Amino acid sequence: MKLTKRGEYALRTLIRLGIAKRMEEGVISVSSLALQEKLPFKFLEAILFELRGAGYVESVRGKYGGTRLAKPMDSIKMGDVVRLIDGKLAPIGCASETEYEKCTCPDEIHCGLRMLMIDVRNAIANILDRYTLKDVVDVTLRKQERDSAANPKTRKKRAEARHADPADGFLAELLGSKIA
Amino acid sequence: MKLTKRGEYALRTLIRLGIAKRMEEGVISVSSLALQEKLPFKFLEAILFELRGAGYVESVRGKYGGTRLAKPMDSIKMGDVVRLIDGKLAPIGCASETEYEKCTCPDEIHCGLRMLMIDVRNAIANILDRYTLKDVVDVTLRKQERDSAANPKTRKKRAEARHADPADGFLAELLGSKIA
DNA sequence: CATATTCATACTAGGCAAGTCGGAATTACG
DNA sequence: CGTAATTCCGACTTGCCTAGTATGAATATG
Repeated sequence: MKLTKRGEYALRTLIRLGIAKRMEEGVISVSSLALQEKLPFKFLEAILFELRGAGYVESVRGKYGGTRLAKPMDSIKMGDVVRLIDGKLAPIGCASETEYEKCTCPDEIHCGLRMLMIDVRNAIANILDRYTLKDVVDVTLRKQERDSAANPKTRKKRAEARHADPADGFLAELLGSKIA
Repeated sequence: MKLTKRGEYALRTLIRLGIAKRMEEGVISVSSLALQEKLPFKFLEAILFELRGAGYVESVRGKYGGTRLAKPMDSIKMGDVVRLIDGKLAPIGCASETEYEKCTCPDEIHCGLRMLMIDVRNAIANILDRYTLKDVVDVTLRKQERDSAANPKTRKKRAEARHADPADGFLAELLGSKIA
């Protein structure tokens, strides 16, 4: 169930470029991006090349050149980026909506594994296809601001017992604010 | 976001063994399992070896030997089997609850990608760690029975337009019955 | 022209997925 | 006992994919 490094770097970079757009930073060179995000320069260059081919980013060549987002952030669905770089969201082919492939099992319609994986696929898609780069950038900036504003003493972490606490997730930050 | 063939085969085989237990079929040989599930014999043998090592199945050696489940089905969480064979559920290490690893990003706490992936991870775990082999076997058998009982003419599929329709999933079958 | 940058392709090292092979050990049956 | 069926178990193969690197051309600034 994993995202490749290529996919991870692509998404991190798009988020970074989204923040840049908010800040009106203009284009950013590959070397700056690589440095800031601590990514291998040449590898990132190749990834940006691919993102450019797909129309997500555009670049300015020559000295003082660089890369920026090429489309409105709310038109970039996270799921589509993952599909571009890493392929289908579904754990197995026979549970994929966009890249279905028949599996070897004797009766696909009554295959328990397929039924289960259809739900897993939809659980993933319900997040990645629902939210856009805009949502992620908004939430990222909001969390950054809130945490830098708060008194560092009062927001002491509870020992960071969990690593995947839903309270630390995207949805908590997104929906938490809608309630408030 | 994919499950390996090894993982797929392991789960399919466990489901098959779960059905066998329900039917009181006793042990099943690797060759039978391979034939029925259309899996490569030697590969399946290796997978069963691993499942046995982890205590999920037990085997009877010699002629007329074979494999059966070694534990109660409701004690076998689907997520744990996936973890055994394929590793963590989370798409990236920094969003894993069980196999966390630090990532290279400058500020993990405020990393938008990590926030998002925490939710993806939890969406997956909410299914795979909630439901057990028992649930999957129950649902599989129920769907099989219902579809073989129904009049084949009335349950004509609507052209199978989608491949990951939630209505064809595990949860629909499971929860659909609870309502009825 | 020097320098900074993207564009584009080709290449590589290593790992891992998906299997296969071969034989030893175990058990049932005649 | 001998043979057939079966699991056990490590070693091996094959090929693709991941995660990069290398090299140089093209482009723009000053």
